[in-house]
Amino acid sequence: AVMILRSRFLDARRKRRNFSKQATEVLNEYFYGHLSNPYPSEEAKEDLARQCNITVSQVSNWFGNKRIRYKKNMAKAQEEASLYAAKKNAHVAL
Amino acid sequence: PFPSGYSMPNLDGSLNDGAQLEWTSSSHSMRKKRKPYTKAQTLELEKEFLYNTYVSKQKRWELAKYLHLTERQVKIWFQNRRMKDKKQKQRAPGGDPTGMLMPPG
DNA sequence: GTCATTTATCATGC
DNA sequence: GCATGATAAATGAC
Repeated sequence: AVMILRSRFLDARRKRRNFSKQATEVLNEYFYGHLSNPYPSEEAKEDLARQCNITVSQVSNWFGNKRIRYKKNMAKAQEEASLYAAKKNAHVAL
Repeated sequence: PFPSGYSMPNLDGSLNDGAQLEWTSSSHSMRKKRKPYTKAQTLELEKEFLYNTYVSKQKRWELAKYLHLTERQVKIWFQNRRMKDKKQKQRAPGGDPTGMLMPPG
């Protein structure tokens, strides 16, 4: 019983909170902006962490999940990719 | 033939902007599927980790035999456990070493 | 050995 | 009911 309670407390950090819409937007822009190599450097992770107001570990978690889930369903992700690709091109067009 | 857990590399070249995206291809052919350990296994490993975060070859062999794991699994478990320990101490510098405090609320 | 990953699983949000 | 963030096995670079 004690162990169960302790494990509950240890996993308390696992209580999840969704990132803000702005944070997800920043992360997605970087991901689809670097789709050929979506592996941000340590410095880039720190920048993203500051912009999104999250930790570097959370940035790493996000990219890890994003990469595996992107290639798990490439077809579905194409829409999202096109969306951010268009957004990127829109900036260039200015 | 291929083992059950084998996943075929995705060689789909039909991407929108012509990029091949090498990183989407699974580099290693056969990867062992991740299998969570039982409560009893984790409990014994944690117990041993309290005494020494580094396990000797002899102790590693004993644990593997007793817990029905390979020596490689025991070795890797301690490696991952040390990384976990480091992260927890980074998160709370000078804080509680047990990492068992209640979250605020 | 460390350490950034991949992958499956877990726990929660909604 | 899945989407999403965090964690637990497992691999590989170095």
